[in-house]
Amino acid sequence: MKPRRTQKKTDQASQRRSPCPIACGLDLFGDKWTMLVIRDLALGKTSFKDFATGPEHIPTNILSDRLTRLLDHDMIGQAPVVGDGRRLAYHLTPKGAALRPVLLALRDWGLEWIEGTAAKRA
Amino acid sequence: MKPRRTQKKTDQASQRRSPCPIACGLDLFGDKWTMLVIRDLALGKTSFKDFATGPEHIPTNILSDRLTRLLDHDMIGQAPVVGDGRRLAYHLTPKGAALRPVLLALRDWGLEWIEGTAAKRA
DNA sequence: CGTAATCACTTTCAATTTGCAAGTAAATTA
DNA sequence: TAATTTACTTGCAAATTGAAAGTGATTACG
Repeated sequence: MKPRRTQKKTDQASQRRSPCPIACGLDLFGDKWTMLVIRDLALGKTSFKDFATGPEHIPTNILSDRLTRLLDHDMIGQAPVVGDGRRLAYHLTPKGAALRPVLLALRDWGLEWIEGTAAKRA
Repeated sequence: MKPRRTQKKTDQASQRRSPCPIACGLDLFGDKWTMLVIRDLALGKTSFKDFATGPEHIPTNILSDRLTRLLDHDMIGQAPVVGDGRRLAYHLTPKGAALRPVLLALRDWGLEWIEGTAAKRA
C-alpha cells in the first residue's frame, strides 16, 4: 500500500530523538560542515564551486550530501543562473535565512573565546 | 625534546580548518551531542547519569568523550559533590556559559521552524 | 558481614560516516 | 575540436558512532 503524503510528517516526528527544538535542529545541521554552507550562503556565495573552494576545503561528496539535505528540508533553494544555464545558484529560503541569529551567536562566541579567530564583516 | 607549553596554542591554531570563528566553534561542538550536554548543564543537570538518562539517550561512551573534550577546552568544570564523594558535579565555566545565546538562538529557530517541538521554559 | 545497587565510566565491535582522490557528464571557451 | 569549467558521483581506507556488556569504586540493605 502506498503511504499517504500526510504520514510523512508523523514519520519524521516519530523518529526524532526528542521533542527538544535544539535536538531536532542538531539532527539537521549538527555536524562540522552544514553551518559553514549556511554561513557561505549568508555571505553571498551561491555556487557549488564557491562552497567547495572555501578556506575549509569541504570534500565535494560531503558538500553534495549537505546541499541535498538542506534542499530536502527547505532550508535552501536552487535555480539555474539566468544567462548561464550550466551554473546553479543556491539561495537561503526563509527557513534557512532564519538561522542568521544562530550564525551571529556562533560568530560572537568564537571571536570572544577562541584566540586568533577573525570574521569578515558584521 | 619536551615541547614547550607556549607551543600548544600555536599547534592548535595551526591545525584549524580556517580562522573563521564559526568553523573553529564547530570543531569543538559541531556534532549531534555536545550542545545537548551544554543545554542540560544550562538547565541545571550536573551528573553523568543526569545526562545519560535524558530523553535523547546519548550513548555513555560518547558522553564520556564529549565531557572530556569540554573539560579539555575549559568549557565545563568538574568537582566532587560535597557530602557524597562518589558523585561528580559538572558545571559550565564562563566560556561554556557564554554559549547561552547560541542555545537560545537554536531553541528559537527550532520552535519556529520544526513542527512539534517544545521547550521547557524561557 | 555479605549482597545488591548506584555511579561513572571503559571496552568491544559492527555499522555508519568521513574525506581523499579519481572519475563522469554536460556545457562553454579557445 | 580540444581544453576547460561546473557540478557532481564513485571507490575505498580510515575514523567515528552507538548498542551492549563489563569494570571498579563506593554506598545501602538485610
